[in-house]
Amino acid sequence: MHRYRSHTCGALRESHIDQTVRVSGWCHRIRDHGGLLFIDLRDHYGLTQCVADPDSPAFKDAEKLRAEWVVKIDGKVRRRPEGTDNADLPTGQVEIFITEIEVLGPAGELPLPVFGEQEYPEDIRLKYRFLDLRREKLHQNIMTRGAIVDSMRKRMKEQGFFEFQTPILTASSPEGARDFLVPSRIHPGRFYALPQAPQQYKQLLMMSGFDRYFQIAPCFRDEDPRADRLPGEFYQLDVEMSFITQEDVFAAMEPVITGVFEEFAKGKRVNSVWPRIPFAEAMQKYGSDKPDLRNPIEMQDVSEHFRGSGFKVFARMLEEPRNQVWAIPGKGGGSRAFCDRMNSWAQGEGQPGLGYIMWREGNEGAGPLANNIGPERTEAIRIALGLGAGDAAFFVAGDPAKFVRFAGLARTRVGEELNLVDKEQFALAWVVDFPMYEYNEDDKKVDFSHNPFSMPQGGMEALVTQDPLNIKAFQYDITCNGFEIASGGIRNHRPEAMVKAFEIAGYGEQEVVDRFGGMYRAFQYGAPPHGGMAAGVDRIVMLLCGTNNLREISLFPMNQRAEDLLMGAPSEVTPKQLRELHIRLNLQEE
RNA sequence: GCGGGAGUAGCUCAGUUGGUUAGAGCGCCGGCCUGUCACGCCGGAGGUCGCGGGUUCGAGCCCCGUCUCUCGCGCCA
Repeated sequence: MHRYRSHTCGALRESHIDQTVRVSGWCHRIRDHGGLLFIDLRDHYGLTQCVADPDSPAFKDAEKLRAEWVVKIDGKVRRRPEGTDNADLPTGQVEIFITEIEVLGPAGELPLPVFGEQEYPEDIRLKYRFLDLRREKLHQNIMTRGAIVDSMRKRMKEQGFFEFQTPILTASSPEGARDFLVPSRIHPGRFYALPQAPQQYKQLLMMSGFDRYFQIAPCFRDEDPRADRLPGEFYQLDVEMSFITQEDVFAAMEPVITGVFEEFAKGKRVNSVWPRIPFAEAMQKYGSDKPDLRNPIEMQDVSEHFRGSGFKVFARMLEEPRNQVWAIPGKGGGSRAFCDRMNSWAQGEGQPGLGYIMWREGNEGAGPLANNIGPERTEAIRIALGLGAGDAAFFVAGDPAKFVRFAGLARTRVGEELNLVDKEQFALAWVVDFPMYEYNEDDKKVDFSHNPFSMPQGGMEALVTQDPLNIKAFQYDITCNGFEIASGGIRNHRPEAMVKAFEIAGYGEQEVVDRFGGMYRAFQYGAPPHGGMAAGVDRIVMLLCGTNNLREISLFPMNQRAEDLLMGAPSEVTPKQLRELHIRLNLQEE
């Protein structure tokens, strides 16, 4: 017999009855009836009920056990008495009659119960992550995560991609996110940086002729987190291909992502035909560059219906040419109570309010706006939005650049409140044609709006002849249920175009050489046209696990202040370590 | 860096208008219990009400500050 177990806690069935077995695991739940004692013994594989009564030589030992003690149990498998089967357990037809118990690892009183589905404070969960990870939901999520990554690898390889490992210690670049720095011992005063993404490496691999690259790549960014953005580090399914157009990237990646979603969707629908939504259209219709397409609401510019109307607030605003009025149609929202609720929600969001029109029986418009603009305009709006009796529309007015964010929130809110969002699906889509540049109001200059390595649509000619703010890039995202789950582009592989692109954003050629020297050099010696994308592994797992927080799918996440409460990172280091790294601390006094 | 929410027993929470000795469930300790699977019953221990200051005859509750957790904004080209 093996030292610790002959079977796992998920293995025993009726066919094992009368066998002498040995199992090891955690005491999940103990039910002590005095003359009869049950232990639900748990391991990674399942739960097995073990029983002792005073006839068992181990009865006295069994009475001493507590929750989460690790024990080895010897015993005999027997059928459960008539009527006491547990249909919820695969092992529920049998139990082990205990003959011997060995305590392998006792446990103190638990700061975090393993049993049950209750929610617990984040700091305790992180400090005692090993207990949290024993809990069923989180344990399952972690296993799902592994299976999803396996599936991604398999599907990428089937598409002819090969996995490469790029360096973790690399060079810092001042643009983009804040870098994590690693001081050099050999070179005083110099630092490595952890990669924000293997962007330059994967492009260099294309110039090295490897043709189809992928990697489940760790990425590091020293930026403050969000619920859908982990602090510090995260994983990407990083992809790059040579001799391709945007269409080829789409054709390669759609089946991979769709396939992964279908495999793990647990019955939710997944669309295999992906809409392609231009960035500008996404902003106008959905108020977001990562629209949740489960929500059927599409906003419309209804400025014409308010221009010169009796609703002076909007009419006056529209005298400024860049201002617009957008409508958010709300099917079934035509009640005073709902419209008032939306209005006070908007005020809570810092807005002056949220104008609305309701349509009553006979498609008669109601509410202050309707009264002010009159029946003809009200009817025109109703027809434009395709609404009818019992529906409502909400209106946002001003400079779209300023209100678009709020309009998107309001669209989401209306959809959620009116139950228009179909939760039983994953709605995947491409968002395409991102602008190459945007105007930075603070610095009064033109910035890259996304990836500076993207190919501008129209190439060098567009860079030279067009207003930079009108140039679109071969730059695209994948959106799913309101999350950006991937981002990519066709790269700018011509050195002169790259220099020009950076020049527009205010960088001289020497700066480009200094900061992206390796890539700039590679561009001089035969660079193939190439492009790719990177998908957020963590976000995809999060969606497929049905949670909305990345900590629920991560083994040992850091807290919001980027601390690992279990390992105690970041930590102070010894003076000797600092000396070797030529570092002297200069901390602010308390 | 800024804003919202939270912080009361080991854990989850309640705590009225500022007023007696701050409560419940789970867990823990002790007792009873031979078919439970959230076992049941009886009893017990367990509190710096995050911390500091203030107002008040009196503060878990009101005010100021501060810390922690979290959500969001900034940030993430």
